[in-house]
Amino acid sequence: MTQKDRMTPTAHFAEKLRLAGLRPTRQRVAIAVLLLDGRHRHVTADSLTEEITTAGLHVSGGTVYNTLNQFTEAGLLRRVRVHNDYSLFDTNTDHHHHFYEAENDQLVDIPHDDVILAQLPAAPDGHEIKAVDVVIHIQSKDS
Amino acid sequence: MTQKDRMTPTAHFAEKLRLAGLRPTRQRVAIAVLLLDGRHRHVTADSLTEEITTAGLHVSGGTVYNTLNQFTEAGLLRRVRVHNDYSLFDTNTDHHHHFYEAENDQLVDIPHDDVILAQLPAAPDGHEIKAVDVVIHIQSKDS
DNA sequence: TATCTAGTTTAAAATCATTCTAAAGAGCCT
DNA sequence: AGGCTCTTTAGAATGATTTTAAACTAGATA
Repeated sequence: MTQKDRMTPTAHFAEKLRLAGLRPTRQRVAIAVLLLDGRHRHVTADSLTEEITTAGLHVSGGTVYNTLNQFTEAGLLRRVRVHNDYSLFDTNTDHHHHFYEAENDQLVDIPHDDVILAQLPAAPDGHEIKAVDVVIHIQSKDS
Repeated sequence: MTQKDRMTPTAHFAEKLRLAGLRPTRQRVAIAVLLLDGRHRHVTADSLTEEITTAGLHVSGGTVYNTLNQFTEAGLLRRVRVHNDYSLFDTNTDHHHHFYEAENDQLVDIPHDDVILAQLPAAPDGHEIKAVDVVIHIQSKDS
């Protein structure tokens, strides 16, 4: 039996936040419980706020934005860039890519091995590669 | 000597717009002269407005946005998605990819052949691939 | 346990890119 | 020239996100 097994869910997420350098406040833990449970999904500030409300909780708008940014900064979430209408956050921080269908604003994960980048350019002088994002824009065949 | 050679620059761009299905208004031609001259660069609504002003012209803000959207729709420009602060437009509509340095908000073209996608996933049922965007996020080594 | 302090949260205002509006203007066909 | 439709315009509206300044709290210390 590991330490983790003995912890309450809340304590587990509080610990996770502490390890990420974030003070485990009531609001951050509540959001961690919702987003960092291992399920892979995509959320927006808006959809997350809805979830929080549905859970019978309340977190102010500013804090939802701050928390999403802090989690992303800490590597607990990943920001996906597909348009500039609003930000999307991916709970899957593993290296993977996306399909994006603009018509329905649908974002779909692409399994890791389904994209093979056989060759990448060297980063410009004095720079290093931080991440490689592949977005495959798709549309329904009859549109 | 081709027809194109005999045309004034303005007439040349007016023709280009007509072929793209856009009525060649004074504003659209002015913007085409600035953006569609074959030079490869990245502009924003803001930087374009500045260029227009520098050229001693005036085009209203709404029209700058409309024109950038229409040119993109018509395939004369390409929208590049790297963040969600504001839209970037690429005057190079050929298939190519980008380096993006967040720190200085710098976008740099990657030569066509420097990225090799050896394998792509099939589009989800009933869908087809419209475009593949590869963005390589970079940062300076000492940051 | 009471106290302290830096870090957080809050509601509301501010910001800012982009879109919308309704009226005035301009291609372009006849 | 006349007329019809598409465009442009300035300004208002929108909407996601950030900022503000005051109230609050986690966690360390006494």
